[in-house]
Amino acid sequence: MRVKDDTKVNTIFEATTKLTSELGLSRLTMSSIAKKAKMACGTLYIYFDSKEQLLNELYKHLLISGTLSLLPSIQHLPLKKQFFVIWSNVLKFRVSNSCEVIFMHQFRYSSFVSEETSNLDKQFLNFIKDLLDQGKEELIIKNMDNCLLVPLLYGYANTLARQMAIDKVVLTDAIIEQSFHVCWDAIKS
Amino acid sequence: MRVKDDTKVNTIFEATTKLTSELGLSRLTMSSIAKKAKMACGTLYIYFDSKEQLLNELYKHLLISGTLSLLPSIQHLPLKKQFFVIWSNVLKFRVSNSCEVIFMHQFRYSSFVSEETSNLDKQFLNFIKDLLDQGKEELIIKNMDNCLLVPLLYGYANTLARQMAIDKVVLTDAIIEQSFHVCWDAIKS
Amino acid sequence: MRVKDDTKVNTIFEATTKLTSELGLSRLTMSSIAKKAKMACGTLYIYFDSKEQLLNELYKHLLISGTLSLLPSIQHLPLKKQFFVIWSNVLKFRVSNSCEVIFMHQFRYSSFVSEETSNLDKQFLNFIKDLLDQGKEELIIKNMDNCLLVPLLYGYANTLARQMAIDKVVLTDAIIEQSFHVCWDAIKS
Amino acid sequence: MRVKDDTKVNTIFEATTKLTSELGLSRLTMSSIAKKAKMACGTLYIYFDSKEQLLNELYKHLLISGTLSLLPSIQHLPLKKQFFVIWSNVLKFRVSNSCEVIFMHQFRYSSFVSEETSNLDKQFLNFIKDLLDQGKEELIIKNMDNCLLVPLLYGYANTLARQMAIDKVVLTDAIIEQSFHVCWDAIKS
DNA sequence: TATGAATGAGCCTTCATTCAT
DNA sequence: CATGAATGAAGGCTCATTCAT
Repeated sequence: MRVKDDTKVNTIFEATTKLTSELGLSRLTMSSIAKKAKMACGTLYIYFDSKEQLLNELYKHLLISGTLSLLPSIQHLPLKKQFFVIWSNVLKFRVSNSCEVIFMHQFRYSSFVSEETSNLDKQFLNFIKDLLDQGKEELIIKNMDNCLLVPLLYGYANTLARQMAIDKVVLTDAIIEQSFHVCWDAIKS
Repeated sequence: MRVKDDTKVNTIFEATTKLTSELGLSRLTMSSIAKKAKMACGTLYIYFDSKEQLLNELYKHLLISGTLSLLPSIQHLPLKKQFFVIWSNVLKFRVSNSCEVIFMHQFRYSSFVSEETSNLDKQFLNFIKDLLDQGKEELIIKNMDNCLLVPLLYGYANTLARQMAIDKVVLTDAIIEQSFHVCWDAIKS
Repeated sequence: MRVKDDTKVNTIFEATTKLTSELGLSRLTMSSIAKKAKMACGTLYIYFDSKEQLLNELYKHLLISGTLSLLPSIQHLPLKKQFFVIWSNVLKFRVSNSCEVIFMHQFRYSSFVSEETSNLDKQFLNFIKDLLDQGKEELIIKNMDNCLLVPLLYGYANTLARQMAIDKVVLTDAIIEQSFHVCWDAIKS
Repeated sequence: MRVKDDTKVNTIFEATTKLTSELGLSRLTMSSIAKKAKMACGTLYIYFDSKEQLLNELYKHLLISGTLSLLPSIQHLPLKKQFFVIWSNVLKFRVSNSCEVIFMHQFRYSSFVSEETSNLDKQFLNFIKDLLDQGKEELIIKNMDNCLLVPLLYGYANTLARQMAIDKVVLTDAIIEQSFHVCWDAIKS
């Protein structure tokens, strides 16, 4: 991906997420993206090597801007607070970016996912794992294998956000708090 | 006259699940299924009208045999016990049928899902919702909107089972109990 | 074509003409014929070697029973009378056998027509040509190359009959006489 | 950028008519057209939405250029003269475009004909009907239902042209005049 | 850099024919 | 004779990618 024109890349990204949420990943074609982005089919190949790369770049972009970017700034907070901030941010981002969430959801289990993207996904999971390990030491979190705890957080967040995107639910503080309450009860010691 | 062979549908189903878990749904072609099932391409169309129908029938078959079929038999049990039996069975089925789980996971969010299949999915969800409502009346379950509780159970089960399928984890009673414990803490009042 | 069961051959012929007039020759499949004739697909191949042969046999059967069979008996009549009888019979047969006419029409210009069938068609044309030649000698018919006269008779009969089959016109004596009048004026000296 | 080539449609049309006259409509495949036209299979779909559309467009093109286009310019001529001009032009066009005539003939009774094409066909027939009606008022044409007169003109023209195409007859003025003479005698009062 | 016409491998599906029963 | 499940070659069409302009 050449960084020749950032606006164009964004236009392509927006067209891709919108189309995916409208038609589904399986009906997403390069020419439909080009059409939606009001450019020629070949132009896409100036910015991306292939369809696979385009989708992976988009996923990475969304993962970083929607999740990973907010992790570093909260490491000084107490553990439960950290979880709450992450939970709250993840939920807020996802609900206010429903097209993006639908894209991420469809992409995550597709055959397009590259090794590299898969690793990026794990970065976030590792951050969560570290947090959980820390919580176990502080005797706050259930002393249980992470592979039993992580799927709960991950699966709940994804499923909840996706459902809310589909149902077009407006995210209130009450929903954030209640859902976090459920989460926390699940993992707390 | 060659008798219409009932095993053939099963052969097709097995070939389909195996191929999906090997290559992914997007690379699953009718001719690859035929090849894997050691029959001609056209034979598939004797048993199914289309690729879409084949996949939907397979999904329905797996959903019923893996989940729905055990629901009626447990309605006399106390609530928590019912949840445990369902949880335990869902997990057991999924872990011992990893190809099937991967297929179900990929299919569920694909563009192949028919209206009818979607409704069958909702049947199971409704059963869970009824159970939750009953629990709320008994003051055992958190008095919270079902749309906050269901995604937890649904998302956790799917994500956990998928992860275990990928990691080829052997399901022990300890894992079943621990994961159920997590679940129950999440939803209990 | 084995002559094992004449009833069956007729059943097959009827199914074929009906289906062709309902769906068109291009949608006529061997299995649809079998289904309509209430027999198995393979049974058709006991009576006919191939689809091509079936259709050619049917065409020949219709051509003979509807046209050629009545030619020999009228050779003693005066020329104009002969033309009238042929015209009248051709028209009557075709109008009261609209499915058959539609089949013949679609088949005649299809790629199924065999050499042999094509020759049979010419037999009828030759009979007409002989009649025309005779008429020219008697100075009754225009002294003109047959290749200019025959297409008129042939084209008019086919087109008229086909149109009447489509419009479901009831054939009256008046129509027979009027159309013959048109024909005769065209070719008479 | 490669400019969308207007000749390409003509190349496709020529390939299609040639192939149809060589192999018949039923053996006409999109890939055979592409091969004959020396382009890729997919290119056909840049210019036409489907095989059906391609064939209908070609038929319409031939009908308009070969028949309909000359109708408006002759309305000031006396009736018999109009008939002669039409007859003469139709014949000339058809004889010098034998592949096209064979295509039109095969296409006209195929299952590809769209509603729209069918209507275009009727336009020409209506023009002829109007001419006949006018002739009846002038007492020049037989006072007879059009559905008896039109099939003669239509059937004769098609059958004659097709036969001449097959026999590769060279069209002389004598043939035009003689065949018109036959026609006129048929319909004149 | 930008365009979009052109490419062609590959997909789903059909259907004439065969063959085991 | 009769059956109809099984076959597999081919057809229409799609779409990621290339390339001439």
